[in-house]
Amino acid sequence: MMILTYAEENYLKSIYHLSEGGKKSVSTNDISNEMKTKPASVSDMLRKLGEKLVIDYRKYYGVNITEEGKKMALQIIRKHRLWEVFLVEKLRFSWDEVHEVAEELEHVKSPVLMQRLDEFLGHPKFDPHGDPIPDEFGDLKSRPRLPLNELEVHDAGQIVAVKDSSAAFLRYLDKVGAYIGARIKVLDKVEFDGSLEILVDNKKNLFMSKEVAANILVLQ
Amino acid sequence: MMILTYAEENYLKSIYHLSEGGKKSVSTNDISNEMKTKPASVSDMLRKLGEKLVIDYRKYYGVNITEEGKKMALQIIRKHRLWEVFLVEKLRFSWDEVHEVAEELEHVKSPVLMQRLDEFLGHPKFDPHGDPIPDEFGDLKSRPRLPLNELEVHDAGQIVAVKDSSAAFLRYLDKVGAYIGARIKVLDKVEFDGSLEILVDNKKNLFMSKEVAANILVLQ
DNA sequence: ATTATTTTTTAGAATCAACTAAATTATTTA
DNA sequence: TAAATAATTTAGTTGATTCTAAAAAATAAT
Repeated sequence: MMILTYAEENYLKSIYHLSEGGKKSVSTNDISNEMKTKPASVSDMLRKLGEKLVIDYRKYYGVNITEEGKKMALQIIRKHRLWEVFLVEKLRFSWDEVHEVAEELEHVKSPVLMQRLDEFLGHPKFDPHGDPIPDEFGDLKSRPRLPLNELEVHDAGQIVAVKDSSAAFLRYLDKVGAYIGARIKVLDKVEFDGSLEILVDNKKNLFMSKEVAANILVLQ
Repeated sequence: MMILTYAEENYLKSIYHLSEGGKKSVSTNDISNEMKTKPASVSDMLRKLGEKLVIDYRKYYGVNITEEGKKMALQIIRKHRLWEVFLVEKLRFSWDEVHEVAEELEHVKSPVLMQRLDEFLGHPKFDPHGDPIPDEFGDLKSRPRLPLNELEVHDAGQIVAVKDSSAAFLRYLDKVGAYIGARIKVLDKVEFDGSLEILVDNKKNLFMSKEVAANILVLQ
């Protein structure tokens, strides 16, 4: 299996994330935005990743990730998410602090390390943000989940993930007492702006805008 | 505080280790041997480290590490050794597997990470090889050296000196594969005569009398 | 005290990953 | 459909880290 450099791994991961859902090619500009590098730098990297056969690259028409590339991306994501679990569960990081550190740890290359860490953590299936952790073969458990704003009044569920996992948003959730695993119930929905009143863990009332609710994924 | 690159950190660490003990300057060739890079590459790196004020570099006369450099080296060593403790104690690595992985982990830059890891591990003072772990200020506990025969079963240490340095005794040590710097571990102790079974460098089993052991000083 | 040897540095090149500026291709608009 | 705009690529540069080959300085030997 081809070895990727640190930078190549980061690009591949971005391309994988941008590919999720839609089957359309990912554009140079999309990658440039995601990676915060210039389009010219992206073009260069795409050529390299194409040569290493982890993406299918047609000049001017964007890229598609190959099966081999998908496998490798999932292994990097697996490492990232396992480290996040470690940081939150063992080192008492709050879930908005872990991303940057995991971003570095995910590049440490030692298969046995991840095997042992996985074991140490008890083979977790989801990371602290509720995202699934691929197993060693790249397979991942999926939970049917829908945005909180799509729930009706009286509907109940459990927060399992967030769409926008920016530190600012995670801090906001933390502040208001919402977290992955919290049991919630929709008490009221304002027709005018789509804002919600929800009950968290059967004890705390909380108002949130439609925009915030759309970023929270729940398991009903 | 000046930020060092990955490679600069590794060079600084090597220079620190080569400086230990002796007060003499460290030569370009010494560093070249230690780092497995060519002397020409070392010269270039020394210029950079000199500019960053972590070493005192006089062309053709080798280098001395500065106070600032020593501080930084000790923080890298602290990270390396804390990770080694983690790998051995929590992930069940054997002590000969940990070095390479720790070599990568030591470069992850997050002060809070090391603080929390240190706490999680219970503020260990020594790594699995018996080397002291610098605290956050760079201070390290030194262990008094003691005769090998005073160690208990399962105790580990490093041979640092001999009491009797007669040629005959040194020849004997050489023959059995023990030497200054060798890592040893006491596997068994015979009560009757005080003789020992020890493991040398994690690979060679060795029987020795109490008299011989009493002549070997170890650092625990 | 010269000469020979060893050590160290300089000069120039390669690779990786970023950049800017300019050129090229694709897409949109009039 | 031709011109304008947007997206993308190419060419050339920079900085970091390595290398080889050659020059220079320090040290050892005759």
